[in-house]
Amino acid sequence: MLNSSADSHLEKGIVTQLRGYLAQIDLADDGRLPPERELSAALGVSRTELRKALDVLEAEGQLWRHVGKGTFMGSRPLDTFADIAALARRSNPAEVMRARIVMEPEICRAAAFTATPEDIAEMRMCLTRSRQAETWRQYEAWDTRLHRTIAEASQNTLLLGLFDTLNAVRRAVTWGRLRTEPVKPLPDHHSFAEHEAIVDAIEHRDIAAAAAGMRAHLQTVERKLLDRQ
Amino acid sequence: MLNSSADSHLEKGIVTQLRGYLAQIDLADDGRLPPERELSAALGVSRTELRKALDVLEAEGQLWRHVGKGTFMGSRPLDTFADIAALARRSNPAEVMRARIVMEPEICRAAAFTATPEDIAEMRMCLTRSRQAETWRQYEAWDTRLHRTIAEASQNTLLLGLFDTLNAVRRAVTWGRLRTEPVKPLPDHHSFAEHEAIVDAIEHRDIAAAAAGMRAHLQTVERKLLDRQ
DNA sequence: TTGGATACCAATTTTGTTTTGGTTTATATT
DNA sequence: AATATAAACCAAAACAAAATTGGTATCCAA
Repeated sequence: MLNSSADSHLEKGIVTQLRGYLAQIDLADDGRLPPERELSAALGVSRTELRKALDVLEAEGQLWRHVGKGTFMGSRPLDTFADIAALARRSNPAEVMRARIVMEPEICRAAAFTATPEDIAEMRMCLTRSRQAETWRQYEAWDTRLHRTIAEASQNTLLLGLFDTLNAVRRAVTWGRLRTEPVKPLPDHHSFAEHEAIVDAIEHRDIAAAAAGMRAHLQTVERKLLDRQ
Repeated sequence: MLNSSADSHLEKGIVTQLRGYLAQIDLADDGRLPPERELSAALGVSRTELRKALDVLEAEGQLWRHVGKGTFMGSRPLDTFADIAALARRSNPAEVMRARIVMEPEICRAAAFTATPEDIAEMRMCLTRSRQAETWRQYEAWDTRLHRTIAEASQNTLLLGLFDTLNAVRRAVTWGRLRTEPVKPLPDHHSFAEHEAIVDAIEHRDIAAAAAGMRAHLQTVERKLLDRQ
Protein backbone atom coordinates (compact mmCIF):
# COMPACT_ATOMS: atom_id res chain seq x y z
CA MET A 1 0.00 0.00 0.00
CA LEU A 2 2.82 2.33 0.77
CA ASN A 3 5.99 2.95 -1.11
CA SER A 4 8.49 5.77 -1.22
CA SER A 5 6.78 7.66 -4.02
CA ALA A 6 3.46 7.35 -2.27
CA ASP A 7 5.01 8.74 0.90
CA SER A 8 6.29 11.88 -0.73
CA HIS A 9 2.98 12.21 -2.45
CA LEU A 10 1.22 12.09 0.87
CA GLU A 11 3.46 14.76 2.36
CA LYS A 12 3.02 17.00 -0.63
CA GLY A 13 -0.68 16.48 -0.18
CA ILE A 14 -0.54 17.96 3.29
CA VAL A 15 1.57 20.85 2.05
CA THR A 16 -0.95 21.70 -0.66
CA GLN A 17 -3.81 21.26 1.78
CA LEU A 18 -2.06 23.70 4.11
CA ARG A 19 -1.43 26.12 1.25
CA GLY A 20 -5.10 26.10 0.41
CA TYR A 21 -6.07 26.65 4.00
CA LEU A 22 -3.69 29.57 4.37
CA ALA A 23 -4.93 31.18 1.16
CA GLN A 24 -8.53 30.94 2.31
CA ILE A 25 -8.36 32.21 5.88
CA ASP A 26 -7.72 35.88 6.37
CA LEU A 27 -5.07 36.04 8.99
CA ALA A 28 -4.82 38.58 11.76
CA ASP A 29 -3.22 41.97 11.33
CA ASP A 30 0.20 40.74 12.32
CA GLY A 31 0.03 37.77 9.96
CA ARG A 32 -0.11 35.29 12.77
CA LEU A 33 -1.76 31.98 12.10
CA PRO A 34 -3.34 29.59 14.61
CA PRO A 35 -1.06 27.59 16.90
CA GLU A 36 0.09 24.23 15.65
CA ARG A 37 -2.16 22.32 18.02
CA GLU A 38 -5.30 24.05 16.73
CA LEU A 39 -4.16 23.96 13.13
CA SER A 40 -3.45 20.24 13.18
CA ALA A 41 -6.92 19.57 14.60
CA ALA A 42 -8.58 21.87 12.04
CA LEU A 43 -6.81 20.18 9.15
CA GLY A 44 -7.36 16.71 10.54
CA VAL A 45 -3.65 15.86 10.52
CA SER A 46 -1.27 15.03 13.29
CA ARG A 47 0.90 17.76 14.68
CA THR A 48 4.00 15.92 13.49
CA GLU A 49 2.81 15.89 9.88
CA LEU A 50 1.64 19.50 10.11
CA ARG A 51 5.07 20.53 11.32
CA LYS A 52 6.68 18.81 8.37
CA ALA A 53 4.47 20.80 6.04
CA LEU A 54 5.26 23.99 7.96
CA ASP A 55 8.96 23.16 7.65
CA VAL A 56 8.55 23.15 3.88
CA LEU A 57 6.80 26.51 3.82
CA GLU A 58 9.34 27.96 6.21
CA ALA A 59 12.19 26.75 3.99
CA GLU A 60 10.44 28.45 1.09
CA GLY A 61 10.45 31.66 3.10
CA GLN A 62 6.67 31.92 3.10
CA LEU A 63 6.44 32.00 6.87
CA TRP A 64 8.57 32.16 9.99
CA ARG A 65 8.19 30.76 13.47
CA HIS A 66 9.38 31.53 16.96
CA VAL A 67 8.89 29.67 20.23
CA GLY A 68 6.40 31.40 22.48
CA LYS A 69 5.39 33.82 19.76
CA GLY A 70 3.79 31.69 17.11
CA THR A 71 3.90 31.16 13.37
CA PHE A 72 3.63 34.11 11.01
CA MET A 73 3.15 34.62 7.28
CA GLY A 74 5.76 36.59 5.38
CA SER A 75 9.44 36.96 6.08
CA ARG A 76 10.96 37.17 9.53
CA PRO A 77 11.33 40.77 10.66
CA LEU A 78 14.95 41.82 10.60
CA ASP A 79 16.46 42.40 13.99
CA THR A 80 15.89 46.07 14.51
CA PHE A 81 18.58 47.09 16.96
CA ALA A 82 17.11 50.06 18.74
CA ASP A 83 19.50 49.32 21.55
CA ILE A 84 21.74 52.32 22.04
CA ALA A 85 24.74 50.36 23.26
CA ALA A 86 24.60 47.91 20.36
CA LEU A 87 24.27 50.77 17.91
CA ALA A 88 27.20 52.63 19.42
CA ARG A 89 29.33 49.52 19.29
CA ARG A 90 28.80 49.12 15.56
CA SER A 91 29.01 52.77 14.70
CA ASN A 92 31.81 55.34 14.71
CA PRO A 93 32.32 59.11 14.80
CA ALA A 94 32.21 59.50 11.02
CA GLU A 95 28.83 57.79 10.85
CA VAL A 96 27.55 59.90 13.69
CA MET A 97 28.48 63.09 11.85
CA ARG A 98 26.94 61.78 8.64
CA ALA A 99 23.73 60.98 10.48
CA ARG A 100 23.67 64.39 12.15
CA ILE A 101 24.13 66.09 8.78
CA VAL A 102 21.26 64.04 7.42
CA MET A 103 18.83 64.68 10.25
CA GLU A 104 19.49 67.96 11.98
CA PRO A 105 19.18 70.36 9.03
CA GLU A 106 15.75 68.95 8.22
CA ILE A 107 14.70 69.06 11.86
CA CYS A 108 15.91 72.65 11.92
CA ARG A 109 13.85 73.39 8.84
CA ALA A 110 10.76 72.08 10.62
CA ALA A 111 11.63 74.07 13.73
CA ALA A 112 11.74 77.28 11.71
CA PHE A 113 8.08 76.63 10.98
CA THR A 114 6.90 75.82 14.44
CA ALA A 115 9.23 77.37 17.02
CA THR A 116 7.44 79.38 19.72
CA PRO A 117 8.81 82.59 21.27
CA GLU A 118 9.62 80.52 24.36
CA ASP A 119 11.64 78.11 22.26
CA ILE A 120 13.59 80.97 20.74
CA ALA A 121 14.17 82.55 24.13
CA GLU A 122 15.66 79.30 25.36
CA MET A 123 17.85 79.07 22.27
CA ARG A 124 19.15 82.59 22.95
CA MET A 125 19.91 81.65 26.52
CA CYS A 126 21.91 78.69 25.28
CA LEU A 127 23.87 81.00 22.99
CA THR A 128 24.70 83.34 25.85
CA ARG A 129 25.64 80.59 28.25
CA SER A 130 27.80 78.80 25.73
CA ARG A 131 29.72 82.04 25.11
CA GLN A 132 30.27 82.42 28.84
CA ALA A 133 31.41 78.82 29.29
CA GLU A 134 34.63 78.51 31.28
CA THR A 135 35.34 74.92 30.28
CA TRP A 136 34.79 72.73 27.27
CA ARG A 137 32.47 70.59 29.36
CA GLN A 138 30.22 73.54 30.09
CA TYR A 139 30.33 74.64 26.47
CA GLU A 140 29.31 71.20 25.27
CA ALA A 141 26.45 71.06 27.74
CA TRP A 142 24.97 74.29 26.37
CA ASP A 143 25.73 73.30 22.80
CA THR A 144 23.90 70.01 23.31
CA ARG A 145 20.99 71.81 24.93
CA LEU A 146 20.75 74.27 22.05
CA HIS A 147 20.58 71.52 19.49
CA ARG A 148 17.95 69.68 21.52
CA THR A 149 15.90 72.83 22.00
CA ILE A 150 15.81 73.19 18.24
CA ALA A 151 14.66 69.59 17.93
CA GLU A 152 11.98 70.21 20.54
CA ALA A 153 10.84 73.28 18.63
CA SER A 154 10.05 71.08 15.64
CA GLN A 155 7.10 69.87 17.73
CA ASN A 156 7.43 66.43 16.24
CA THR A 157 7.80 63.95 19.07
CA LEU A 158 8.99 61.25 16.72
CA LEU A 159 11.75 63.37 15.21
CA LEU A 160 12.68 64.43 18.74
CA GLY A 161 12.86 60.78 19.77
CA LEU A 162 15.08 59.92 16.82
CA PHE A 163 17.25 62.93 17.64
CA ASP A 164 17.57 61.74 21.24
CA THR A 165 18.54 58.29 20.04
CA LEU A 166 21.17 59.75 17.76
CA ASN A 167 22.44 61.89 20.62
CA ALA A 168 22.63 58.94 22.98
CA VAL A 169 24.68 57.05 20.40
CA ARG A 170 26.90 60.09 19.95
CA ARG A 171 27.64 60.12 23.68
CA ALA A 172 28.22 56.37 23.76
CA VAL A 173 30.46 56.15 20.71
CA THR A 174 34.17 56.04 21.36
CA TRP A 175 35.77 59.17 20.08
CA GLY A 176 39.39 58.18 20.47
CA ARG A 177 41.35 61.40 20.57
CA LEU A 178 39.66 63.99 22.64
CA ARG A 179 39.95 67.67 23.29
CA THR A 180 43.63 68.38 23.07
CA GLU A 181 42.55 71.90 22.36
CA PRO A 182 42.79 75.03 24.51
CA VAL A 183 41.21 74.61 27.90
CA LYS A 184 38.29 76.86 27.12
CA PRO A 185 36.46 77.80 23.93
CA LEU A 186 38.02 80.88 22.37
CA PRO A 187 35.77 83.85 21.60
CA ASP A 188 36.24 83.37 17.88
CA HIS A 189 35.21 79.73 17.98
CA HIS A 190 33.42 79.08 14.71
CA SER A 191 30.31 77.64 16.38
CA PHE A 192 29.30 80.89 18.03
CA ALA A 193 28.58 82.77 14.83
CA GLU A 194 27.10 79.69 13.18
CA HIS A 195 24.76 79.02 16.07
CA GLU A 196 23.59 82.61 16.06
CA ALA A 197 22.94 82.53 12.34
CA ILE A 198 20.78 79.46 12.83
CA VAL A 199 18.73 80.95 15.65
CA ASP A 200 18.35 84.19 13.71
CA ALA A 201 17.02 82.25 10.74
CA ILE A 202 14.54 80.39 12.92
CA GLU A 203 13.38 83.61 14.53
CA HIS A 204 12.82 85.23 11.13
CA ARG A 205 11.05 82.11 9.89
CA ASP A 206 13.62 81.83 7.14
CA ILE A 207 13.12 78.13 6.51
CA ALA A 208 15.80 77.68 3.90
CA ALA A 209 18.41 79.65 5.82
CA ALA A 210 17.70 77.67 8.96
CA ALA A 211 18.32 74.36 7.22
CA ALA A 212 21.31 75.65 5.30
CA GLY A 213 22.78 77.20 8.42
CA MET A 214 22.55 73.98 10.35
CA ARG A 215 24.02 72.02 7.48
CA ALA A 216 26.93 74.43 7.13
CA HIS A 217 27.51 74.35 10.87
CA LEU A 218 27.62 70.57 11.07
CA GLN A 219 29.84 70.33 8.02
CA THR A 220 32.28 72.69 9.70
CA VAL A 221 32.19 70.52 12.81
CA GLU A 222 32.76 67.44 10.70
CA ARG A 223 35.69 69.02 8.89
CA LYS A 224 37.33 70.15 12.12
CA LEU A 225 36.78 66.72 13.55
CA LEU A 226 38.06 64.53 10.77
CA ASP A 227 40.75 66.70 9.22
CA ARG A 228 42.25 67.26 12.63
CA GLN A 229 41.64 70.97 12.14
CA MET B 1 -1.39 79.93 48.97
CA LEU B 2 0.77 81.67 51.50
CA ASN B 3 1.96 80.35 54.81
CA SER B 4 2.22 82.29 58.04
CA SER B 5 5.66 82.47 59.60
CA ALA B 6 4.76 79.84 62.17
CA ASP B 7 3.60 77.42 59.51
CA SER B 8 6.65 77.84 57.35
CA HIS B 9 8.80 77.32 60.40
CA LEU B 10 7.12 74.05 61.12
CA GLU B 11 7.43 72.86 57.55
CA LYS B 12 11.06 73.91 57.41
CA GLY B 13 11.58 71.80 60.51
CA ILE B 14 10.36 68.73 58.69
CA VAL B 15 12.40 69.64 55.64
CA THR B 16 15.60 69.88 57.68
CA GLN B 17 14.74 66.67 59.47
CA LEU B 18 14.29 65.00 56.12
CA ARG B 19 17.55 66.48 54.85
CA GLY B 20 19.39 65.01 57.81
CA TYR B 21 17.79 61.63 57.29
CA LEU B 22 18.70 61.60 53.62
CA ALA B 23 22.28 62.61 54.41
CA GLN B 24 22.66 59.80 56.91
CA ILE B 25 21.15 56.81 55.10
CA ASP B 26 23.13 55.30 52.26
CA LEU B 27 20.67 54.88 49.47
CA ALA B 28 20.71 52.13 46.89
CA ASP B 29 22.91 52.65 43.87
CA ASP B 30 19.91 53.75 41.85
CA GLY B 31 19.34 56.56 44.33
CA ARG B 32 15.94 55.30 45.29
CA LEU B 33 14.70 56.10 48.76
CA PRO B 34 12.03 54.30 50.80
CA PRO B 35 8.39 54.70 49.78
CA GLU B 36 6.50 57.58 51.33
CA ARG B 37 4.47 55.30 53.59
CA GLU B 38 7.60 53.81 55.17
CA LEU B 39 9.44 57.10 55.28
CA SER B 40 6.63 58.92 57.05
CA ALA B 41 6.51 56.18 59.68
CA ALA B 42 10.29 56.19 60.11
CA LEU B 43 10.36 59.94 60.59
CA GLY B 44 7.29 59.97 62.80
CA VAL B 45 5.49 62.38 60.48
CA SER B 46 2.21 62.08 58.67
CA ARG B 47 2.41 61.24 55.01
CA THR B 48 0.83 64.57 54.14
CA GLU B 49 3.54 66.53 55.92
CA LEU B 50 6.27 64.33 54.50
CA ARG B 51 4.96 64.96 51.02
CA LYS B 52 5.10 68.71 51.60
CA ALA B 53 8.75 68.38 52.55
CA LEU B 54 9.41 66.20 49.53
CA ASP B 55 7.72 68.83 47.38
CA VAL B 56 10.29 71.36 48.59
CA LEU B 57 13.25 69.11 47.81
CA GLU B 58 11.77 68.25 44.45
CA ALA B 59 11.34 71.93 43.62
CA GLU B 60 14.99 72.41 44.55
CA GLY B 61 15.84 69.69 42.06
CA GLN B 62 17.39 67.47 44.73
CA LEU B 63 15.13 64.56 43.91
CA TRP B 64 12.49 63.43 41.47
CA ARG B 65 9.44 61.20 41.80
CA HIS B 66 7.30 59.06 39.57
CA VAL B 67 4.12 57.12 40.31
CA GLY B 68 4.73 53.41 40.48
CA LYS B 69 8.49 53.87 40.39
CA GLY B 70 9.32 55.69 43.58
CA THR B 71 11.32 58.70 44.75
CA PHE B 72 14.94 59.12 43.67
CA MET B 73 17.81 61.37 44.64
CA GLY B 74 19.47 63.44 41.95
CA SER B 75 18.00 64.89 38.80
CA ARG B 76 15.42 63.14 36.70
CA PRO B 77 17.05 61.24 33.85
CA LEU B 78 16.53 63.04 30.57
CA ASP B 79 13.67 61.12 29.07
CA THR B 80 15.39 59.95 25.97
CA PHE B 81 12.64 57.71 24.76
CA ALA B 82 14.40 55.22 22.60
CA ASP B 83 11.58 52.98 23.67
CA ILE B 84 9.57 52.16 20.61
CA ALA B 85 6.27 51.67 22.41
CA ALA B 86 6.52 54.96 24.29
CA LEU B 87 7.40 56.77 21.08
CA ALA B 88 4.49 55.20 19.23
CA ARG B 89 2.11 56.15 22.00
CA ARG B 90 3.02 59.82 21.73
CA SER B 91 3.28 59.95 17.99
CA ASN B 92 0.79 59.69 15.14
CA PRO B 93 0.66 58.87 11.43
CA ALA B 94 1.25 62.48 10.34
CA GLU B 95 4.45 62.67 12.36
CA VAL B 96 5.58 59.34 11.03
CA MET B 97 5.20 60.56 7.45
CA ARG B 98 6.98 63.81 8.27
CA ALA B 99 9.85 61.88 9.81
CA ARG B 100 10.06 59.55 6.82
CA ILE B 101 10.18 62.52 4.46
CA VAL B 102 12.98 63.99 6.52
CA MET B 103 15.10 60.87 6.74
CA GLU B 104 14.56 58.59 3.80
CA PRO B 105 15.45 60.92 0.92
CA GLU B 106 18.81 61.67 2.54
CA ILE B 107 19.41 58.00 3.26
CA CYS B 108 18.56 57.32 -0.36
CA ARG B 109 21.05 59.95 -1.44
CA ALA B 110 23.75 58.19 0.56
CA ALA B 111 22.70 54.84 -0.87
CA ALA B 112 23.15 56.13 -4.41
CA PHE B 113 26.80 56.62 -3.50
CA THR B 114 27.46 53.32 -1.87
CA ALA B 115 25.00 50.71 -3.14
CA THR B 116 26.64 47.48 -4.35
CA PRO B 117 25.40 45.44 -7.31
CA GLU B 118 24.05 42.93 -4.80
CA ASP B 119 22.05 45.69 -3.11
CA ILE B 120 20.60 46.76 -6.42
CA ALA B 121 19.76 43.18 -7.35
CA GLU B 122 17.82 42.80 -4.14
CA MET B 123 16.01 46.06 -4.79
CA ARG B 124 15.00 44.80 -8.22
CA MET B 125 13.71 41.60 -6.69
CA CYS B 126 11.60 43.62 -4.30
CA LEU B 127 10.18 45.55 -7.24
CA THR B 128 9.24 42.34 -9.03
CA ARG B 129 7.73 40.68 -6.00
CA SER B 130 5.73 43.73 -5.01
CA ARG B 131 4.23 43.81 -8.52
CA GLN B 132 3.28 40.16 -8.20
CA ALA B 133 1.74 40.60 -4.78
CA GLU B 134 -1.69 39.02 -4.45
CA THR B 135 -2.65 40.83 -1.25
CA TRP B 136 -1.93 44.17 0.35
CA ARG B 137 -0.10 42.35 3.09
CA GLN B 138 2.33 40.82 0.66
CA TYR B 139 2.76 44.13 -1.14
CA GLU B 140 3.57 45.93 2.08
CA ALA B 141 6.08 43.28 3.06
CA TRP B 142 8.02 43.79 -0.17
CA ASP B 143 7.60 47.55 -0.02
CA THR B 144 9.04 47.57 3.49
CA ARG B 145 11.89 45.33 2.43
CA LEU B 146 12.71 47.58 -0.53
CA HIS B 147 12.94 50.64 1.66
CA ARG B 148 15.10 48.80 4.16
CA THR B 149 17.38 47.47 1.43
CA ILE B 150 17.95 51.05 0.36
CA ALA B 151 18.77 51.99 3.94
CA GLU B 152 21.17 49.05 4.17
CA ALA B 153 22.82 50.17 0.95
CA SER B 154 23.75 53.45 2.60
CA GLN B 155 26.29 51.37 4.56
CA ASN B 156 25.78 53.57 7.59
CA THR B 157 24.83 51.35 10.50
CA LEU B 158 23.68 54.32 12.53
CA LEU B 159 21.36 55.63 9.84
CA LEU B 160 20.12 52.07 9.38
CA GLY B 161 19.45 51.82 13.10
CA LEU B 162 17.53 55.09 13.11
CA PHE B 163 15.60 53.90 10.06
CA ASP B 164 14.73 50.67 11.87
CA THR B 165 13.57 52.63 14.88
CA LEU B 166 11.39 54.81 12.71
CA ASN B 167 10.00 51.73 11.02
CA ALA B 168 9.23 50.03 14.30
CA VAL B 169 7.34 53.10 15.42
CA ARG B 170 5.49 53.14 12.12
CA ARG B 171 4.32 49.59 12.69
CA ALA B 172 3.34 50.30 16.28
CA VAL B 173 1.47 53.54 15.67
CA THR B 174 -2.29 53.27 15.47
CA TRP B 175 -3.44 54.07 11.99
CA GLY B 176 -7.16 54.25 12.60
CA ARG B 177 -8.68 53.83 9.18
CA LEU B 178 -7.46 50.74 7.47
CA ARG B 179 -7.36 49.30 4.05
CA THR B 180 -10.76 50.04 2.60
CA GLU B 181 -9.05 49.79 -0.73
CA PRO B 182 -9.26 47.09 -3.39
CA VAL B 183 -8.20 43.69 -2.17
CA LYS B 184 -4.97 43.72 -4.09
CA PRO B 185 -2.67 46.46 -5.41
CA LEU B 186 -3.70 47.48 -8.93
CA PRO B 187 -1.09 47.36 -11.71
CA ASP B 188 -1.14 51.15 -12.05
CA HIS B 189 -0.53 51.75 -8.36
CA HIS B 190 1.57 54.91 -8.16
CA SER B 191 4.28 53.30 -6.05
CA PHE B 192 5.41 50.90 -8.77
CA ALA B 193 6.69 53.56 -11.14
CA GLU B 194 8.04 55.68 -8.31
CA HIS B 195 9.95 52.77 -6.80
CA GLU B 196 11.44 51.92 -10.15
CA ALA B 197 12.53 55.50 -10.73
CA ILE B 198 14.31 55.46 -7.37
CA VAL B 199 16.14 52.20 -8.03
CA ASP B 200 17.07 53.38 -11.53
CA ALA B 201 18.55 56.55 -10.09
CA ILE B 202 20.55 54.57 -7.54
CA GLU B 203 21.81 52.19 -10.21
CA HIS B 204 22.95 55.11 -12.41
CA ARG B 205 24.56 56.82 -9.41
CA ASP B 206 22.31 59.79 -9.97
CA ILE B 207 22.52 61.12 -6.43
CA ALA B 208 20.14 64.04 -6.85
CA ALA B 209 17.52 62.00 -8.68
CA ALA B 210 17.64 59.30 -6.03
CA ALA B 211 16.94 61.74 -3.23
CA ALA B 212 14.33 63.64 -5.24
CA GLY B 213 12.65 60.42 -6.30
CA MET B 214 12.34 59.18 -2.76
CA ARG B 215 11.03 62.53 -1.59
CA ALA B 216 8.43 62.64 -4.35
CA HIS B 217 7.40 59.08 -3.60
CA LEU B 218 6.90 59.68 0.10
CA GLN B 219 5.05 62.91 -0.53
CA THR B 220 2.67 61.02 -2.78
CA VAL B 221 2.16 58.43 -0.08
CA GLU B 222 1.54 61.19 2.46
CA ARG B 223 -0.98 62.89 0.20
CA LYS B 224 -2.87 59.66 -0.46
CA LEU B 225 -2.85 58.94 3.23
CA LEU B 226 -4.01 62.24 4.64
CA ASP B 227 -6.21 63.65 1.91
CA ARG B 228 -8.49 60.73 1.56
CA GLN B 229 -11.30 60.30 4.07
C1' DT C 1 11.06 2.24 9.56
C1' DT C 2 7.25 5.38 9.92
C1' DG C 3 3.67 7.91 11.97
C1' DG C 4 0.97 9.27 15.99
C1' DA C 5 0.17 10.41 20.68
C1' DT C 6 2.09 12.17 24.81
C1' DA C 7 4.97 14.58 27.85
C1' DC C 8 8.24 17.86 28.61
C1' DC C 9 11.19 22.16 27.77
C1' DA C 10 12.30 26.99 27.27
C1' DA C 11 10.96 31.29 25.30
C1' DT C 12 7.14 34.39 25.30
C1' DT C 13 2.89 36.28 26.15
C1' DT C 14 -0.95 37.00 28.97
C1' DT C 15 -3.10 37.77 33.27
C1' DG C 16 -3.36 39.01 38.01
C1' DT C 17 -1.51 41.05 42.14
C1' DT C 18 1.22 44.35 44.68
C1' DT C 19 3.56 48.57 45.16
C1' DT C 20 3.95 53.53 44.56
C1' DG C 21 3.25 58.48 44.08
C1' DG C 22 -0.83 61.47 43.49
C1' DT C 23 -5.52 62.98 45.01
C1' DT C 24 -9.73 63.37 47.49
C1' DT C 25 -12.72 63.18 51.59
C1' DA C 26 -14.17 62.94 56.19
C1' DT C 27 -12.75 63.80 60.91
C1' DA C 28 -10.52 65.64 64.45
C1' DT C 29 -7.51 69.20 66.58
C1' DT C 30 -5.99 73.71 67.50
C1' DA D 1 -11.56 79.10 60.70
C1' DA D 2 -7.54 76.78 59.60
C1' DT D 3 -5.02 72.81 59.36
C1' DA D 4 -3.30 68.32 60.35
C1' DT D 5 -4.44 63.41 60.21
C1' DA D 6 -6.07 59.29 58.72
C1' DA D 7 -8.24 56.69 55.43
C1' DA D 8 -9.76 55.47 50.95
C1' DC D 9 -9.21 55.55 46.19
C1' DC D 10 -6.79 56.09 41.53
C1' DA D 11 -3.67 55.16 37.70
C1' DA D 12 1.01 54.10 36.51
C1' DA D 13 4.50 50.93 37.13
C1' DA D 14 6.67 46.90 38.91
C1' DC D 15 6.40 42.30 40.13
C1' DA D 16 4.77 37.56 40.08
C1' DA D 17 2.10 33.70 38.53
C1' DA D 18 -0.11 31.21 34.95
C1' DA D 19 -1.14 30.01 30.35
C1' DT D 20 0.65 29.63 25.28
C1' DT D 21 3.60 28.20 21.86
C1' DG D 22 7.19 26.26 18.85
C1' DG D 23 10.74 22.73 19.49
C1' DT D 24 12.18 18.12 21.05
C1' DA D 25 12.40 13.57 23.01
C1' DT D 26 10.04 9.21 24.20
C1' DC D 27 7.11 5.47 23.87
C1' DC D 28 3.97 2.77 21.30
C1' DA D 29 1.71 0.76 17.31
C1' DA D 30 1.30 -0.50 12.57
